[in-house]
This record gives sequence, structure tokens and C-alpha cells, in this order.
Amino acid sequence: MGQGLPVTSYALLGLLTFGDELTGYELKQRADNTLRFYWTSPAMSQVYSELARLAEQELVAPVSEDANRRATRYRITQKGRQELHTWMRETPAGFPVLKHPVALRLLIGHVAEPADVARLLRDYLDELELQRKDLAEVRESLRGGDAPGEAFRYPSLVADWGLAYYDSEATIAREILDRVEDG
Amino acid sequence: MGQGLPVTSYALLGLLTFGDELTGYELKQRADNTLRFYWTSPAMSQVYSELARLAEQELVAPVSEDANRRATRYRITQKGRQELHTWMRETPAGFPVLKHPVALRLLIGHVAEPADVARLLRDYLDELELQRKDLAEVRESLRGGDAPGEAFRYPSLVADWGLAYYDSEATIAREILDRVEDG
DNA sequence: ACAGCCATGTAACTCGTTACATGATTAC
DNA sequence: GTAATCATGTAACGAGTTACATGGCTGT
Repeated sequence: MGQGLPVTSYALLGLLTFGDELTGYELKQRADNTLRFYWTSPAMSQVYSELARLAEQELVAPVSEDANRRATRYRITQKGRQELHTWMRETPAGFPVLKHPVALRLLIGHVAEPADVARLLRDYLDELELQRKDLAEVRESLRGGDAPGEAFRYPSLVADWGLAYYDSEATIAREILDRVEDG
Repeated sequence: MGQGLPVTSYALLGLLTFGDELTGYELKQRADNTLRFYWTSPAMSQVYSELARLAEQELVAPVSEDANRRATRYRITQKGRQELHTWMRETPAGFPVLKHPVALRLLIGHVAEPADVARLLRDYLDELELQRKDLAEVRESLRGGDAPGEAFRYPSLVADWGLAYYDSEATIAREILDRVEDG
């Protein structure tokens, strides 16, 4: 049956397992609050084409197009839940892929001025702080439903993971910056 | 002129700035030892097509095809160096993109059995150790040329960054695993 | 002789993006 | 009335992958 979907499809499908029904537009917003930090938030246009594909395979279903309402809401189907469950159980997760333009540029730092390398790292530190703030807000919004057994338990764990990651990145980048400025 | 190349092109071009001339095959090996950890190591076929494009724009040049030798070596041109330098100085690096299948699956951990979530994290910890070992070997191979001002200075900094990142990931994943097993 | 590595490339394909087009509803 | 937000899609394109095809050279 629906074998071999791209991971992003499962990701979007997974965002529909939190008990509500979403329009493509809303799904994109949820992706921006979650997937963005550990995966990628697909473009609007892709959200719609993924929803079309998932609907075709009956993993999601459009919910009664509320008469006068122009927006189509989608819910995950039983088949969709099963598919997700099988995917989680039977396919290996694989190792993260990191596309780190700052590390990449540092690798060839010798072709730039030392001042430019330092600026690269400082800019990164600034941006890290902004991203951390965004994620911290998301994490705060999950408070209340994050106890063991509750709905936002896992999203909260992931958010904490992300925050710890940003903190670690900042620490490392600061240390590298020190070493660059020494040399 | 050669404006607007994908970052991967600059990455490969950058690997040719370490004073030697490489065949496509060797370039791929170098990518496997460097880019793999912070970017992506392109497929063999892409290495060749990128080299063709870089050659077309005269950012690299095939070095005299050594008579009886069947392999084509490439060196970076002066124009190539200039292009890289400008790229480093004038285009913003952008924020890293992380595709983290473990975090993604944890996000929707409620659709799986708790035991499967725990296994997910344990497998990740195992794989982290292997990757760390690979990177540690690479880092060791740079010893000797990693003092300030020397050829492998920056590659060594990046390798240290990577090692610290792996260590941090392991620490966080272990803590999340604890919390998952508690709940 | 045979395996394994070195070496180069083409073809088909998928994922995902940007640009574009359209229009309804809501808030001021 | 007009700007922002909600809402949905199409078309063209680019980056990057896998599968395939080919063949020389090296060590045993």
C-alpha cells in the first residue's frame, strides 16, 4: 500500500495526530512551530500537494467542507494512524543530516580575512540567540500539557532537546571564536 | 559572471584550496572526510557534474592530463580563489538546517509504544558513538598541521566543533532517554 | 583469473523551492 | 475602502539521488 513516502509526508501526517483537524494553512503554521526546528517546514505549496497525496492514499480525509466555509480541513484516518505506527516501529530513523554553513565556511577560513571569520561566528551567535528565543516561546506554550501521559509530553521533550542544542552550539561557537581571535 | 552557484559548489571548490590537485574520485574522498560531517558529501555523479560546471566557469582547471594517465586532475584557478573570497566576504552564511529524524520521531512519540521510543534513542546513541569515532580519526590525522597559521588550522577547529557537538548530543539524548523511561 | 579499487560519466527521477495567480474574509 | 490575513493551488525549475554503463589498473 502506501509504502515509501518521503519522511516529510510522515512528518505532516504526524502533526495531525494531536487530536484536531487542520486546514493546509494551519498545518503550515504548526509545522513552523515544530518541524522548523528539527526538520524543515515545507513551503505552503508543498503542504497542499502533500495533503493531496496523503488524501489519495486515504491516510488523511477532508472533513465535511462545512457548507459555506471555503477552507478544507483534514483529519488523519485510522489507516493513517496505522501507517504512522508501522513506520515508527519498522523503519530505522537514520542519522541526522546537518547543513551547517557556518562550519562549512570555517573549514575554509584560510581563504578569508581573520576579521571575516570572526564576524561569521559573531553573526551566528546573534542568530542563535534569536532562534533560541523563538523556540523558548514555543516551549512555554506547551506548559500545562507536558506531564507524563499528557498530550504535549513528547513535543515538550523535543523542545527541551532543541533548547539544549542551541545552548551547546552557543558555548562551542564562543570557544571557537576565542581560538580564532587568539591565533 | 559565476554568480549564484549552489553552496555545495563552493564547498567543493573550497576543498581544492589546500594546495593540491585532485581527481573527481579523490575530491569525493576528501568530501567524505570533511563535508560529510557538517554539510553533505555529494554523490560521485554530482562531484563530476559540479567539476564540469566549475570548469566551464573557469573556477577550476583540468591540469595537463598527464599523457598516459587516464585520470583528470583539477586545480583551483586564480579566478576561483577570488570567487570564493568574495563569496565568503559578501554573502551571509545563513542558519544551519538540521534534518533530525530522531527528534522528529520523538515529537510524535505518542503514536508508538514507549519501548519503541526508548529503542529509537538507544540506537541513536550507538550511532552517535560510531560517527564520533570516525570524526575523531579524521581529527587525529590533522595533528601536526593545526597550529595557528598552519594549513589544517581551520579544518581542525571544525573537527573540534563536530566532536563537541556529538558529545553534547549524546548527553542530551541520554537525558531525554531517562525522562522517557521515567514517564 | 579474479577481486577490488580507481575513474568517469549518462539518464531518469524525486523532493522541494520560488514565482505566479486567484480570491474570500476580517480589522481598521 | 484598503490592508492584512486566510486559503488554495499551478508551473517552472534546480539540487541532488539512485541506477546503470563502461573500462583500466593493481594485487594475489
